[in-house]
Amino acid sequence: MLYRITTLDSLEIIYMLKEASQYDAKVVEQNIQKFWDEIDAYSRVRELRKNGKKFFFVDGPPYTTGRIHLGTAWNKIIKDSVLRYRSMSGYHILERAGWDMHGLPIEVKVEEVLGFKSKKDIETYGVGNFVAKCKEFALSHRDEMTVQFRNLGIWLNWKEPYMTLRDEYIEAAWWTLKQAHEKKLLEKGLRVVNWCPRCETAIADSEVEYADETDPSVYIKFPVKGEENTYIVIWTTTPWTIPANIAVAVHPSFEYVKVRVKKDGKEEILIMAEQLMKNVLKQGRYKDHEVLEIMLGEDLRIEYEAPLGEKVPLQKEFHHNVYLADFVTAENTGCVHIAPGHGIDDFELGMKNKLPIFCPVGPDGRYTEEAGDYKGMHVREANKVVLDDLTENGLLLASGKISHRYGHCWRCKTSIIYLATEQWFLRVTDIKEQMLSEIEKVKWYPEWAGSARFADWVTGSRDWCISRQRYWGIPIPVWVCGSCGETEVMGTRHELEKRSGVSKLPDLHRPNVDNIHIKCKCGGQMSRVPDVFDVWFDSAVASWATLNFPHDEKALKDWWPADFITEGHDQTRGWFYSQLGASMIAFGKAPYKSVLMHGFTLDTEGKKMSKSLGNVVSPEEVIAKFGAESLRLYVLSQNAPWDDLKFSWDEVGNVHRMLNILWNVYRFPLPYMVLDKFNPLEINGTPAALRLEDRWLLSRIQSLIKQVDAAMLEYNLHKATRPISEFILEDLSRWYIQLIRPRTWRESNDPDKLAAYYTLYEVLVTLTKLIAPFAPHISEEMYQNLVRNVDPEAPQSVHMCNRAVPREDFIDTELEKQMNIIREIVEASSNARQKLKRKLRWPVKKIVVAPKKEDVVAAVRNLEEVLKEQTNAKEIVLLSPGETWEQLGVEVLPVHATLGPAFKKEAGRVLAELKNADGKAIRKAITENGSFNLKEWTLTADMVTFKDSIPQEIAQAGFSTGDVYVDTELTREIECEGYAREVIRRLQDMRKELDLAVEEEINAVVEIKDERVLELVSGSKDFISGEVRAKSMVIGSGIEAEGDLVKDWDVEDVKMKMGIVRIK
RNA sequence: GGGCCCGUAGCUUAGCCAGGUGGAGCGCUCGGCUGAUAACCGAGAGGUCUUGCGUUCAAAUCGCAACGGGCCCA
Repeated sequence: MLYRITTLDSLEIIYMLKEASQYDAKVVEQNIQKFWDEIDAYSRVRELRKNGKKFFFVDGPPYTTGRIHLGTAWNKIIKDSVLRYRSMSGYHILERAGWDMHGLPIEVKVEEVLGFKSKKDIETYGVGNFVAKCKEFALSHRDEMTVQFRNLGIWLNWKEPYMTLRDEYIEAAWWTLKQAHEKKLLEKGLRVVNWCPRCETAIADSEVEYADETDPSVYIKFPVKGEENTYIVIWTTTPWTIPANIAVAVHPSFEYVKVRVKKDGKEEILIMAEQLMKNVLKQGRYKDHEVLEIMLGEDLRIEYEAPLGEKVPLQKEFHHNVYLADFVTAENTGCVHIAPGHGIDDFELGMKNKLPIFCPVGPDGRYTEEAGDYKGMHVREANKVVLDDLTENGLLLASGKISHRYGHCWRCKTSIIYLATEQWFLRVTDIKEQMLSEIEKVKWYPEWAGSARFADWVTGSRDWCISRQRYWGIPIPVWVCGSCGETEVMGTRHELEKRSGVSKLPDLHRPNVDNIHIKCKCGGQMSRVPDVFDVWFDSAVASWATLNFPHDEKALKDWWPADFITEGHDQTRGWFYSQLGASMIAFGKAPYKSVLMHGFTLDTEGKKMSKSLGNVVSPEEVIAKFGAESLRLYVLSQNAPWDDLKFSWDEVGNVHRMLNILWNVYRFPLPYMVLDKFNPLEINGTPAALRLEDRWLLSRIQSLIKQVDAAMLEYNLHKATRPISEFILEDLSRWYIQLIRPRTWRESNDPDKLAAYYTLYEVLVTLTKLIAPFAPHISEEMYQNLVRNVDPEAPQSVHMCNRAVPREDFIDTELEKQMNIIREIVEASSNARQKLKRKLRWPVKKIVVAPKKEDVVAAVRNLEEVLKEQTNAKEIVLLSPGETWEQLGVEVLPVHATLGPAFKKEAGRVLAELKNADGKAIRKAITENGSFNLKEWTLTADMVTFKDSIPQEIAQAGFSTGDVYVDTELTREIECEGYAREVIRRLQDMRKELDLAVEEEINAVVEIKDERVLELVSGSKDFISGEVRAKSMVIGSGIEAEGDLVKDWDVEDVKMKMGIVRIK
């Protein structure tokens, strides 16, 4: 990596700058990553800061599914940049890469590989074998993903990551559950849960994925008891739940009607919400109707018969009544079918009114014995059968289809059902208030992520169902006594071994812990609850599991809680929440002090990237095309972190272009510096010969450092990185490099040139440190050459350096302002030149600056040389603010509306005279007296307006605080120089074509037929020879141009022929 | 249906918190430069600031509503 040259005679290592080739991101990145590995840069950087202030970061663990996507890349890039910045700021950082490795997603993948269809297949295969496969899958995918992250230049502790499948990690989860048990926040209970009938397990709210689905939309009549032909009408999309119907809910303050209707000659009385009657009658195709009675929901006392009592005998034992509920909405019929075993609201209504929680469906999605005739049928097939049965009973009022959002299992995509089952819960609702007050103590970026979004989610959260009836997960460490029902929670492996007498467990997964029994106080035998944890509980304990708590209590004391975490906004309901919940249970406080919530990556249209839409862009594709550095800076600078990022190849390309320019800026001075054997170590202090433009650049970068620091304080990564790009493009490349070109091209080693070297060197080195957190590769590459190649004592890596700190002695805000004005004037003058098509290569006689403000005067005075050079002007004329340039004429414009009425018939003559009048004199008179005399007439101020008239050879352009006039009049001197520069430009072009080195000399012949131009050019022979390094030069008309390269040129319609010869 | 966020030139965006003549980059058109050169620079065209209503002397900016997009929830 180091550019060291070993000289043969001395065998000494000579440290010196080396030239650089063109920017190839892939080469740079691969070399740098290899270099880091070789010197173990990551570990050494952490070691270097071990006495610094502690900064604890917890990596939100990605799920080990195999490939990372753009969003995961963005997430890790933010983390890496923040941590690198903190590290360079002196912080002692603790962070371990994390991996989320348990749970259904992996089980489902492994089931796919093994061709399994149900839990029975797994049981037959053997739980132990299955778990081993899952483990293998998780570990191999972790390895693949690690490589992908490292290719992005992400520095996390990859050697000692925290993994949820490790025993230490499992113990952290166990310990946490024990806390919940001791604080009476763990409970077992009957609850309606989201259930996946394929995976045969409860799934968390957060595991439910909503997607459009077409379902039946049916209106059903429930026969009212004791009233002939009278029915209460309900609506449902899940006919399969009708066999479990227990009640109907109505809204207490809605009005309900009893209405007599007729269809096919038959009369019926229907009950429904008044405002929805029209809809229901239309659905049922009833023609006539007669409202018999209107009453409030709260007055509706009705008992009805089970609609499928014949098929489900158990139903005959229940009473079916109408109950009041606020959740009833004015949609469909206003009467809601209630099956407490199959709906969340239903369940709660059932509990409140002590209704039976009737759930005749088993874990496999098939009806149980309780469902009578339906026993054994899968609910998926039941909809049609139930509807047929209802039709037969004459209870189906209408039947159609509806497309709506419905929940699906997030992994296998099966439609979920709701089942009342026995599950284990964390009573999060009991500690909700404390959670909300903890949220306020956390610093959120942006602020609304906590105060609005997260607080809102926590407010609406329910108790957390943590049990899953699966295999690959952390076993729930709860043992229940078969005799007395007592429960005990094992907090550690040691505790389990001690209580059970079993030792040397191979690991803490199923099935190893399944058949361990514990003796109960009552003498009975305790067995483990067969469930595993919801996988969200795994990552919930990450902040202390990563510290090896409960085994390492000191680490917890030293580091916990986390100083910072950052994840996408989907984690509001996920990791932000699960961590807070678990931490409140375990320690009574939030596990993090600050949270940066970032956005999602979307496609160019602003749509989600998904495989089915085919719009997915992978990080690898981007790296292949532009390199990791471009991707890094793109995601950091494109958006505010919390906004969603619409991916755009063009914009990544722009970032790459910026990096290429940075590289060219870095590369540009190297050949000169190498040639001059420039050694920055030999410069002590600041050179006295600094020009104003040098001081300006040195000041600019200090201001830039301040800007970056201010932005990073608030994790505004976009506001940190954008000014850096702007500095590189505007200040460095487009301005400073252009300013110093003539100086670097100078032969001698004069102080003026050294000052430019010094400035550029100082700024580039500072810049490498400034951009290192965001662009770790290119900065390292530049650093290795600029610093390490000249100073073996310097830190070995740029990432071992201290953060760039602004040097107050370099700051000169006044100069920065003045330079901005000069740049504006230069721009205006090139604008003006363009109007008269005068190339920049041709000097102009003079440039007149007409300022509107005093500070322009100061700027022009101070930076006149810069202005002169950049505008290629022989002279700068500076006027006072408000002064009009005397060479401007004044044109008098008559105001017809006032002249006409004032002079009537004579107006025509007045106008004619005005045309020939002396504008300047008239304006002077008007300004001084308010009127003037023209022949026999007196004209007043309202009769004329004035306009500056610009002479033909003058070009004008404005800037924000003034005007610029460019005098393009050609003189002999200017033509001489103009043509000379045309010739130089073409000879340089030919040198380039011959691929000559900078210092190589040539002989040149220039043939010009035009006598006048020949004479002009001949006068500049010495000047031309010097510029193109010609040892001999012949300029003439009757000569033959010859050499290694001969070319014909057309210079402003003048034919020239040039030949050059390389001098060996 | 609810919560939060976003909507500015063909594209990507700054400005919004703290109201006062909307700035960039890309692309396009025209021009310039030429020892950073498979680069670079300038100019021009391009805007109902999603829409509507309101507050105000004044609204891209503040408020309300609608529409479109995202995340989360029902």
